Amino acid sequence: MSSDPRPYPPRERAVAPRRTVDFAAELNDAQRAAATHGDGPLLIVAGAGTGKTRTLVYRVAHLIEQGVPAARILLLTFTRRAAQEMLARAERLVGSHSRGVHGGTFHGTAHRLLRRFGPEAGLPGDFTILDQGDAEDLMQLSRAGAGVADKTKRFPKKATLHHIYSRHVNTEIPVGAILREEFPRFIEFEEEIGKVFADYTRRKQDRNLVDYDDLLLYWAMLVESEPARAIGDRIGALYDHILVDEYQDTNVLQARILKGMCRVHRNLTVVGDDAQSVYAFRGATIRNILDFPRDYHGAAVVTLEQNYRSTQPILDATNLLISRAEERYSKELYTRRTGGERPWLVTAQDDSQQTRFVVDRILELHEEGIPLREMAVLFRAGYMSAELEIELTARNIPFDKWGGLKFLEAAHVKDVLAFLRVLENPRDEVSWYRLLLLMPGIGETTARNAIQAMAEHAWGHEAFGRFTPPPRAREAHGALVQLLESLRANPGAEEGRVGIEIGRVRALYDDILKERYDRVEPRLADLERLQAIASGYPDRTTFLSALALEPPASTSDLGFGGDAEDDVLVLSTAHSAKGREWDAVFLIWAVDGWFPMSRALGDEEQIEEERRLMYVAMTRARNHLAVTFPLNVYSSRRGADYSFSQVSRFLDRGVRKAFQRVVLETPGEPAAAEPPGITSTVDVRAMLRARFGGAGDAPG
DNA sequence: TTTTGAAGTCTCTCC
DNA sequence: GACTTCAAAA
Repeated sequence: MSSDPRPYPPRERAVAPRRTVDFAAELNDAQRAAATHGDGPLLIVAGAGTGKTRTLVYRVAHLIEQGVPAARILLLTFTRRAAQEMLARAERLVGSHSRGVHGGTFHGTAHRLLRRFGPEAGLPGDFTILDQGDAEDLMQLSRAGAGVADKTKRFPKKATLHHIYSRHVNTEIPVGAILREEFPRFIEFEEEIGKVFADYTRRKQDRNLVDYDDLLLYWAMLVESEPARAIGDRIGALYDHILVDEYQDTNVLQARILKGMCRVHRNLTVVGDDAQSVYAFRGATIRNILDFPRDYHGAAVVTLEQNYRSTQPILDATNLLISRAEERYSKELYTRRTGGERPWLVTAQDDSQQTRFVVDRILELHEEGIPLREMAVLFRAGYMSAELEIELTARNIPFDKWGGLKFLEAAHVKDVLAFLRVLENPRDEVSWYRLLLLMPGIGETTARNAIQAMAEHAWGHEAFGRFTPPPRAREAHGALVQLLESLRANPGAEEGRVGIEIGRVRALYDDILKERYDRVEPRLADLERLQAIASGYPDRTTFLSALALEPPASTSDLGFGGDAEDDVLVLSTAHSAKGREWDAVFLIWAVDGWFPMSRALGDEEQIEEERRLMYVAMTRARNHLAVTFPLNVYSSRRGADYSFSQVSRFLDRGVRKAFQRVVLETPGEPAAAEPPGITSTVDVRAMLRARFGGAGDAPG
C-alpha cells in the first residue's frame, strides 16, 4: 500500500530484511515497553496516531526474535486490509520469519477454524456463509412462514428483525430487553418474534447456512466446549500469543472467544483506544477495554500518548472535541511536531458550493505537491459523497471510494451469485428463492412449491428437474435446468473456472437483467468486473466465502483500473477511514442531523458514539484539515424547499476556537464581473487566496 | 390464482 | 434508489 517515505518521525523504511531489531532506537519508551512485554496479559491504550500499529508490528517482531514460531502467533484485526498491512510491515522488520503469522478478522479466523474443526464438533464442513442481505432474506422467509406478518401491519420488517436477532447474539441481551429499550412499539410481538427467530435458526441449520453471527457463536462454542471433547483445548493450544487490534470495537461474544482461546496460556495483547469506539451498532462494547484489567488480573497497562501524526493545531482541535466525551481512559495527546496552521471550518452557502470548495482546494494542494493519494474526503455515510463523485468525474480527478459494500449488495450481482450458490449448496433456500423469482413466469407461489418439492426429494441434484412447473413457467424452468446441469457437468479445477461459470450464467441471465432493471449498462459492467474477480480464485467455494468475508473494500479492489500505484484521491466513510491517515483530510457535511445523524439524536450513548466517530475522522489528518458544512440544505423530503442548517453540535463554541473560520460568499455576487460561462468556482479560489495570501501556507 | 407493474415510503456505519 | 404495498392484467 502506501509506503512512501515521509519527511517526519521514525517510520520503518523499506530496507532489506534484517536479523536484529533495534527496539531502543526505533520506539519511544512506552512503545518499547509494550512491544517487549513478556508473557501475560497486556493492554495498550493507544491514542490516535500514537504508533499503535507500529507497536503491534514491533511486538510481533519481538516475539519472533524471542523464538516464538510465527505460526503460533495470531493477530486479529478489524479489516483484512489492516492485517495485510501489519504482516507486511512485520516482514520488513524480521524478514520472512514472520510469514507464518496468522492474521485476519475475527470472522475470517472463525471461518478458517470452523472449516477445520467444525465437522468434528458436529457442524457441517461445507456450509454457505450468508452475508447481511442473505440473512435478511432468510429472515423474511421465516417471517412469512410464521403467519403473523400478514395479519398485523406493524410487525417488524425483515431488516429490523435481523437487527434485533444479531444484537441479541452479539450482546447476549435477552430479546425482550432489546425490544423494551430500542423498539418499544414491538413489545407486543415478543412471543411471535421469538417464534420467527426459532424458525430462522432452524432453517439455517437445515439448509447448511451460517450467518456472520454464527461464525462467532460457533467459535465461542468450540473454545468453551467441555474438556471431554478436548476441541476447546486443541484450538486453544494452536497459538502461544494472541494480539488483538481495535479492541474497543469488540463485543462480549468476541471477549468470550478470547477468554476461551487463552485457556491454555494468558498471552493476550489487546490494543485499543476507547475514544475511537465506533461500532456499538454492531454490538461492540466499550466495557471490554475499560474492564480489561479486571477481567485479566495482573494485566500490564501501557498508555501511548505521543502523537506522531498530526500538527499541534490539529491535535488541539481534536483534543478539545473528545474532551467533551464521558467515560474514558484519560489521555492528552501531544506532539513534538512544530508549526502547522489551524484547521479550517468552512461555511458554504449550499451543498454544491461545499463540493466546489473541496474540489478546488484539493486541486490547489495538489499543485503544491501533495499527491492525490495523500488526501481524503470523509463523510458520515456512503451516500453523502454522491454529488462530489459527480463533480470529480466531471473534472477528471481520479478517486477511489472506500466503505459501503454497494457492489456486492447490488441486486444484479446477488442474482448471479445465487446461481453459483445453489450449485455449491443445493439446500441454499435463500439463493433458490432468489433465482427462481428471476425466471419469467415464476412468482412467489411457484418458487415456494419448487423449493418444497426439492426438500421432499432430499435436495438431490435432479430434484429441480423433476419438479413440474405451471405451463407459463415451463420454458424458464427448462432453460434453468439445462444451465444448472451444464454447470455441474464439467467439474475440475482449471484456471479461471469460476469466471467461466459466471460467463455461462450470464448467457441466460443478461437478458433477464435487461428486462428487469433500468440503467442496464453499468450493471452489465458490474458483472464484467465480477467475472474478472472470480477468475482470480482457484475454486467456487473459496470465491464465495471470500466474497462474504472479505468484500472488496474499495472500488479499485474490484479489479479494474486504479491499482495501488495510481495517484488517486480517497473518498471514505468515517468508519472505513479508521486506522488510516492522510496528509490532508476534508470532513464534509458537518451538519447537525447529518453528523451526528438525526437517527442518533434520541439516545445519549449514540450521540457519544457519533462524537467519537467525528474524532476518528478528524484525527486522520497529518497537516491539513478542513471541516465543511453547507448552510442551506436542499431537502427533497416534504415539498421541495431549502432549510437552514446548523453546524454539527460537536463543534460547539469552545471547539470552534481551535479552528479558523472560512465563510464562502454567495456564488452570484462576486461572480458578477466575470465573463459568462465561468462558474463561481474561480471566485472561491480567488477568495481563498485573498484571505490566506496563497492558501495552504502550512510549513511542510 | 399468480404475476407484474405502479405508486408510495423511507434512506447509516460493517464483518 | 431500493423496498413495500396495492391494484390491474394474464
